[in-house]
Amino acid sequence: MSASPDTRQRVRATSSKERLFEAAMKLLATRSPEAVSVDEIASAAGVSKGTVYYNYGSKDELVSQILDFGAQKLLRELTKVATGPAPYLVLKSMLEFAMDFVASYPAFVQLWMQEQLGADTSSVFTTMPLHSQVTNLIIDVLDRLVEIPESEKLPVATTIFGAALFNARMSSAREDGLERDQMVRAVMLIVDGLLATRPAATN
Amino acid sequence: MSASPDTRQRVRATSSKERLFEAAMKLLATRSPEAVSVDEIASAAGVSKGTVYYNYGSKDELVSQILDFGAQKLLRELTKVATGPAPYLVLKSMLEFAMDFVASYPAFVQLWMQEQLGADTSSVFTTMPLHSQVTNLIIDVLDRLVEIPESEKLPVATTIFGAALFNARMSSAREDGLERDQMVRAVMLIVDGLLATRPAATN
Amino acid sequence: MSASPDTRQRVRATSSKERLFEAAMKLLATRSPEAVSVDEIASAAGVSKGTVYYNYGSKDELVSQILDFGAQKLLRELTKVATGPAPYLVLKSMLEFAMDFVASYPAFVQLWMQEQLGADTSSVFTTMPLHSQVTNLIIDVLDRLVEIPESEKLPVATTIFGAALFNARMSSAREDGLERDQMVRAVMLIVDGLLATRPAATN
Amino acid sequence: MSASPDTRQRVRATSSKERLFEAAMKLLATRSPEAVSVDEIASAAGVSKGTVYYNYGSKDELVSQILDFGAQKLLRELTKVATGPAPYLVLKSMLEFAMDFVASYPAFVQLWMQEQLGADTSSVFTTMPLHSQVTNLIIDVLDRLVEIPESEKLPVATTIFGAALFNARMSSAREDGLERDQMVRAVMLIVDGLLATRPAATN
DNA sequence: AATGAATGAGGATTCATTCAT
DNA sequence: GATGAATGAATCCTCATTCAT
Repeated sequence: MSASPDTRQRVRATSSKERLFEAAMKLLATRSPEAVSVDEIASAAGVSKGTVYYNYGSKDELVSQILDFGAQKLLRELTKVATGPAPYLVLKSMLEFAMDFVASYPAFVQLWMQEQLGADTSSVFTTMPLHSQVTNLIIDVLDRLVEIPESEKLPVATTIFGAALFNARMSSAREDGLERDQMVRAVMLIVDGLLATRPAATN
Repeated sequence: MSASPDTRQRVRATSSKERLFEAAMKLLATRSPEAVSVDEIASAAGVSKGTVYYNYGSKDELVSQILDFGAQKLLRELTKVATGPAPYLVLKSMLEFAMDFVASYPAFVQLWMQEQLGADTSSVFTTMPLHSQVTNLIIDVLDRLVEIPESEKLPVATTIFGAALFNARMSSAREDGLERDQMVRAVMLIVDGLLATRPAATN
Repeated sequence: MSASPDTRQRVRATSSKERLFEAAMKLLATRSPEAVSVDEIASAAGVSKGTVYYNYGSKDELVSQILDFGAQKLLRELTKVATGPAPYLVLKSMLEFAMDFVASYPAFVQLWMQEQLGADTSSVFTTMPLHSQVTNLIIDVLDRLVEIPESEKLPVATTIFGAALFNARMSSAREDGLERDQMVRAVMLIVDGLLATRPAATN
Repeated sequence: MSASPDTRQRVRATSSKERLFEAAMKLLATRSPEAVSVDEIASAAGVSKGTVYYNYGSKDELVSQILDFGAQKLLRELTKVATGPAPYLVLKSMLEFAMDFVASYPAFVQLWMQEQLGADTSSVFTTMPLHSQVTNLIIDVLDRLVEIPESEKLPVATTIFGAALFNARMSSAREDGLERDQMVRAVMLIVDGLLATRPAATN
């Protein structure tokens, strides 16, 4: 009995589509989308240029699938972690996850930041932007830990988010990068600062 | 006594070279260099495309002059501020300056991050990279404030630097951005966290 | 039995690549490469400009393929002719071939002379330069005919080569050009001069 | 008594105009006019680009002045030499002069050949073209030496002219070039060939 | 499912030329 | 007599995209 075509399919290392996704991710890790050509992506994936169009329809579509995939994955996992019981440890876990995520999907931070800056905020926002969703998540956990004046919540959450992404991105780009746990501890100092200067949560 | 020709020179609104610099800065604030065309820069500056090449030789040169200018200015001012007497307030001033700087030179963070990622660290490094110079500055000030284990210094300084740049950049890109002082206070929480968990400096 | 697709391929008038080659050859016959634009070549070949780059990568590459093609063809044929038995007639045939060659590939002389002048002799010479290969060929044949002092061989061979190329090129450029056979006879006078003033070969 | 301004003028090494002429000559020796920029010429002459236009009005004008200057000089001198008494030696002298001329004005051959090829022969010819004037000169001298059928005169004269220019040009471009006298002797073989195969002139 | 050939719009750069000083 | 700044047309080249096979 020979292998069914179905099986053989699954055996073929990875599909063209996946290969392209990986290749694009790697290339977009250090360069802006405009600086990466479809040719380059295709040949890095070992397929022909036409295959990019066959699978993704356009360069922009490939790029935004990477962005969307990352955004969804980041949010999904972060939400999962955020439900844990001990808020301080939850925050730490969230940071750890974020660091690892950035290391695995290096293109993500780039693409996301670029998108943030280009922002035509005008668009009828269908979903809440990633940024808000993540800061909301952080705020929820912080609320379980300390009492913060409403006006400070967003800046603090944004700072935690930003420090995490920035550190992770910068260090993963250089072989002499900082250790993940060192970075996590440094960012957690923000929380330590809060704990030291604000009353504990009362709920 | 009439105005000297020297003075009249300076009066001519601004020179083509400066106009180009400003225009490029503005355009590069939200888009990568590859995504901004020379045509666009030239017409934003109100000069012909050829003038870009007359004054800067190439697009790359224009871009790197913006980067260099920013790096030097940032470092020079930060160094000046860092010499103040009260370390806690010094850090606050440094952050304030950094925030304002990013607001004035929005292209800078973009260009700098991009450059960090492209990193051909191989080059015979002539000057210490901006990143190291700034973190060294921060570490010096921190040392005057608290006692930190050697291994933690760099992660903490990097986090402060990163959080500042990231926040400043993100907020200055959106009209709904956070207030400068809110951001400064949020970042200063890192220092508060240190003060709460480490012994004070003993010098 | 119908024509194979292989055959049908070959039937399609001529491929873009070949059309470009021909067009470039024609245009380069009377103008330097710098004076012929890629646009011009493309439209003379009836293809789009992009096709030049798809097929040749750069203008320089197209030009040097023309040069290389010509050099190889010239040398190959000349070598073939040089093996004939009667040296005087061999020389005549070589000249006839050279004349016809120049008429068919008018761009060749231009490109080759230009290249000779630009000479970066520094390069690690991979093959013996065309010039030397041809003069060596001529010298071999002359040796079978007359006895020439070593020091005179190269000048004489060079003169034959040069006179042939120059005449052929000049005449093929003007409709009032000289007849091929007249030119051949004129150049052969060099050989006649040798025969009249040097002892016959003794081998 | 101080130097008069008039004198000082004459002292100034060479005028801008002459410097430009020399610089252009040198640069055009190995490259086509299209491949040499006005910038390059100006800076090789150590003057500003504007000065080219001040002195010559246009690049084309500068180039054709070089060509014209050379053509006139070559013809004038050659004519002078051609009037000598002994025809064989006259031809030799003409060749010697031509060789030296090409060595001194290396751009000339290039420019002239280019012009020959681009030839819109249609133009209402004001003066007889250089080529004809020179070959006529050669023919006159040859006539004093041997009897040549009318139809062979032009090919032979052209060959002498061509061989001379070509050899001179090629050798002056390379430091390993042939010696002038070797080249002259080689070209003179054409005359030897004539002498050996044609009756002497009878006039 | 995939590709190779071809395209044309756009982008960086060069360059002859003009002109005010 | 000479220059530096500026220009815009032309040039080389890149690249996302299309399409027949």
